[in-house]
Amino acid sequence: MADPMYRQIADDLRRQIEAGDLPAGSQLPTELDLCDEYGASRNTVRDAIRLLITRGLVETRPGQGTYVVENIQRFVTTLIEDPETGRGGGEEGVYIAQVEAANRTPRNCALRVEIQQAVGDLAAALQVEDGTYVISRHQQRFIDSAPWSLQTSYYPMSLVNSHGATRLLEATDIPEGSVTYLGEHVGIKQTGYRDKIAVRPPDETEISFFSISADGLVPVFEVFRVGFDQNGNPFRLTVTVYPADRIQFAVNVGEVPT
Amino acid sequence: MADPMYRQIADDLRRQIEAGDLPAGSQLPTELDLCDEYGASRNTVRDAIRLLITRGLVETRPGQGTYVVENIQRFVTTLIEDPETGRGGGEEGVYIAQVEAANRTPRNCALRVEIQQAVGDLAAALQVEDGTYVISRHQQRFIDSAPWSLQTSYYPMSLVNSHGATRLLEATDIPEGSVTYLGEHVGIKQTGYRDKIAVRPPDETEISFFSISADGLVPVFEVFRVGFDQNGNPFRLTVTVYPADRIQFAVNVGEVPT
DNA sequence: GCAAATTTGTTCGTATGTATT
DNA sequence: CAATACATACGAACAAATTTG
Repeated sequence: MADPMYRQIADDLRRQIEAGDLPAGSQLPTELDLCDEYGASRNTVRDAIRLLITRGLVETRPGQGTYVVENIQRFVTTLIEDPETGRGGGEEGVYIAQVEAANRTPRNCALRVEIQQAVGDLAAALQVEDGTYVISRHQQRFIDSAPWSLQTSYYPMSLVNSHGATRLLEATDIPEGSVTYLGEHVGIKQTGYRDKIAVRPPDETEISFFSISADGLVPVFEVFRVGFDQNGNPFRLTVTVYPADRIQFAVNVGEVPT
Repeated sequence: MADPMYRQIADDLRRQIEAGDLPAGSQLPTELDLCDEYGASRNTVRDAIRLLITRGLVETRPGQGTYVVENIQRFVTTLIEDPETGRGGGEEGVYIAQVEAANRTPRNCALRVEIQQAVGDLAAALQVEDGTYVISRHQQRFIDSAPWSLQTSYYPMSLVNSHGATRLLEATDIPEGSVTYLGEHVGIKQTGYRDKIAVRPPDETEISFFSISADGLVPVFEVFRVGFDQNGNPFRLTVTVYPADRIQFAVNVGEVPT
């Protein structure tokens, strides 16, 4: 007995999918049919199917059946749009330009602005004391009315108190982008930034917003962007979360043809 | 009856974990204890635990019990080491420097060099006809004897036939890095590259090499790097796969303090 | 629109195998 | 070897979602 039976069944089905005997979009035999075919109980067949689900090969639709997943065309987000200016992708202006270029219509939901106390990683990223007040600006983004990303930017309150960046407190879009606003009106110029990209299982909010599997099988990308000003101090942390099954990141360095 | 029972049990346990009642590394009650506690059958309790596993909160050890996972310290790989030179992280020389800087010891396994025909995405990335022969150089990488990444680089055969880059065919390391070798001895200089980063479930080879859950619950990062020469033509495609639970990518743009 | 049939989802009980202590 | 704990597998029943007649 090398492999358990549910794994043998899963392997056999996987082979059929990869060989094209079960093409993308086609329906698998029903669970009861598979029971007959492999001489296994329904629970064992379901274990096999669950394995295929976690590997992203099939999906089940209650009342309908089990289907081979279609290949999702992953949308590409460029983290560095222009190596010359170093302007980052994912920010407001560039974000909209990218999306429209692909004949898609972006939409931003209402901003939610809050003031909270920075603790832990957030305080560390902004290099402020634990408990320092920060402004959080949270936004839901859609493409073609499909949920796309959850983004929250954090700014130290000192930008308002000491530098007069009062527009950060208003719950309205900053059309030119907050980085441009801070640079032109407040004298805080972003001279560099650092992105960190990780993957983790989704939480309840993300499962609900992105309409991904409630079993947490689809991970999410989490992009931390810390912006640094002309003095080398961090002045902004932006955390953006994307569903990992429908996105791809690109980084262009040097001369890259389009 | 809003939620099914196994989900209620999972939610309750998740709450205990997040509240710190079940700290990282601690053991959960055994399945039979949980059956008593919640008045559910063992199968239902196991369904609840499976949900926590897929969300990365707990892990089971046969014969021992179920434990709250320790937070993994994710190792950071920088995709752009130096914005001035634009030299990319993840390549041979830079890779070793990064690893040693963190007091870890890198190790490369024996190279495997093959000649194969490019089809589909591979041919498209290198901009060659389907069926063109390419050189593939495959390597397994370790850190502190722990599996770290699987990397395969593809080069068009024309680099050997027309440009005399014969060392690409030898199954030995190119210590200065193949990009440097091609630049200095063959006259193909890399003037830019494009990385694309995606996440997907692991295949059998990756599950075995990285020793990740056989259920495919831990996704893998897949980084495609296409290098372009001074004429804007692609001359190399490198595909690197990392386990997503122990890595994080960084991209530095502009002036970024260390 | 409704009822029946089909298909997957949830839950129980039970038994046996395998890994660890 | 024995005890403990998780892994696999079977059978059964009912619920919920969807399609079909």
